[in-house]
Amino acid sequence: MRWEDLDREHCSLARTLSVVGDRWTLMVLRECFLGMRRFEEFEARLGIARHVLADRLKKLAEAGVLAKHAYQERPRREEYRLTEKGLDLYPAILGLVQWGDRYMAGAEGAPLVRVHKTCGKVMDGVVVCSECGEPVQARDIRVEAGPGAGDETLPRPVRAG
Amino acid sequence: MRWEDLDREHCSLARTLSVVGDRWTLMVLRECFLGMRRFEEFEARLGIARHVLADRLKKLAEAGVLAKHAYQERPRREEYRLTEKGLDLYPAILGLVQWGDRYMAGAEGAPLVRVHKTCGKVMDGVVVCSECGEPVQARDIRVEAGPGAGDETLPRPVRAG
DNA sequence: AAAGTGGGTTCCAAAAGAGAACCTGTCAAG
DNA sequence: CTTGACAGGTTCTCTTTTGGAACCCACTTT
Repeated sequence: MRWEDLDREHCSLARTLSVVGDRWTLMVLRECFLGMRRFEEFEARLGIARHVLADRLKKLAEAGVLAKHAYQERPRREEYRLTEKGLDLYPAILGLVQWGDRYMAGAEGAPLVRVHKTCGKVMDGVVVCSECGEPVQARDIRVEAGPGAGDETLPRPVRAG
Repeated sequence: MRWEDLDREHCSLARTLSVVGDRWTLMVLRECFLGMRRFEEFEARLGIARHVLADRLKKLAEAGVLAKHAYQERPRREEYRLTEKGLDLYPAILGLVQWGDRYMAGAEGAPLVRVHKTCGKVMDGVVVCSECGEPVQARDIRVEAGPGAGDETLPRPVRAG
C-alpha cells in the first residue's frame, strides 16, 4: 500500500496519517504549537534536512493545516501559521506529548509543563466523554459502524475461535 | 538526525515518536485498539509488507507497548496484546481519529463511532484541564520549563523582532 | 504423502531521507 | 559597483527504508 492511497481508506486514522502521519510533520507541528513560524526556525530547532522541511511545509499548507502569511515584501518572506484546522490537532499532539512525559521522560521528569491560562495552574489534558463528562479510557469504549462506514470498516478478527 | 537519536531529545514528542512515530506503527496500534491481536489479522487488514509488520511488532513489544502471549504450544503461536502502557496511547490515537472524522471524512460522515460503555451514548473525547475541569484548546495553554528541562528545551523564536 | 496454517525471513527494485552545495532576490557596507 | 549577508529554497549524490514477492519451518489435517 502506498501512502497516497491512505486518504481513500475507510478509516479516520489512516486519513489523518495521510496528512500528518510522518515523523517530521509531527515535529514541525510541535514547533508550530511552540510558536515557531519560519523556515529557519524549524530548521535550526529540528535539524531537519532542508528539502524535507520544504516538502513538509508545502504539504501542510496544501492540506490547510498551516497557512502562509507574508510578513515582508521585497524580498517576499513568508511564515507559516497554524490554521483552525491545524490548531485542532492539539488534542492529538497533547496526547502524544503526555504519553512521552509519562513513559519516556528521564528521572528528572517532563522537559516542559503546560500552564492553563484560564486557571493559572500547571495541568494535564484529561479526556472525558462529551455526553456524560466522565474520564474515558480505552476499555470504556466500544466502536460501532458510523454513517460513513463501508464494507471493510468494522473490526472483524480473523481468529477462528 | 537519525530516528534512533530522537529518544535522546529533550522533548516528549520526539521521544514518543521514537516509539510510535511511524505510520505503520500507528496503524498497527489502531488495529490493536479494535481488538486485533495476530500477525495474520494485522497483515490482512492493513496490507502491510510482512517484514515491515514483523519489525514493527518486535519494536512495539521491546518498547513494552505490546506484550506477546502464547495462545498455543506446539507449534508455538503468539499474539500481541496492548499493555497498560499501550492502552495509555488511547488519548493520542483518539485525538488523531477524531481529527480525521472532522476534517478528512467524506460527506457521509465518520466511518466508525465510539460508544461510551458507561453511559451508553455515542461520544467524542473532549480534552479538559486536570485542575479546573474546563475544556482546553491550543490557545489556552502556555508552556514553561519543567523539571527535566535542558538548555535547548524552551521555545525561542529566532525572529529578530 | 500432500496440502494447509501461522509466523516469520530473504531477496531485489523502488522510494524516501541525510548532508552538502548551489541558486535567487534584496539590502547594506566598503 | 562589488562583496557579503540573509531568508528561503532547489539540486545533487549517497544511504536507509519500503513494497512486493518468494521462500522457510514447525506443526496439523486430509
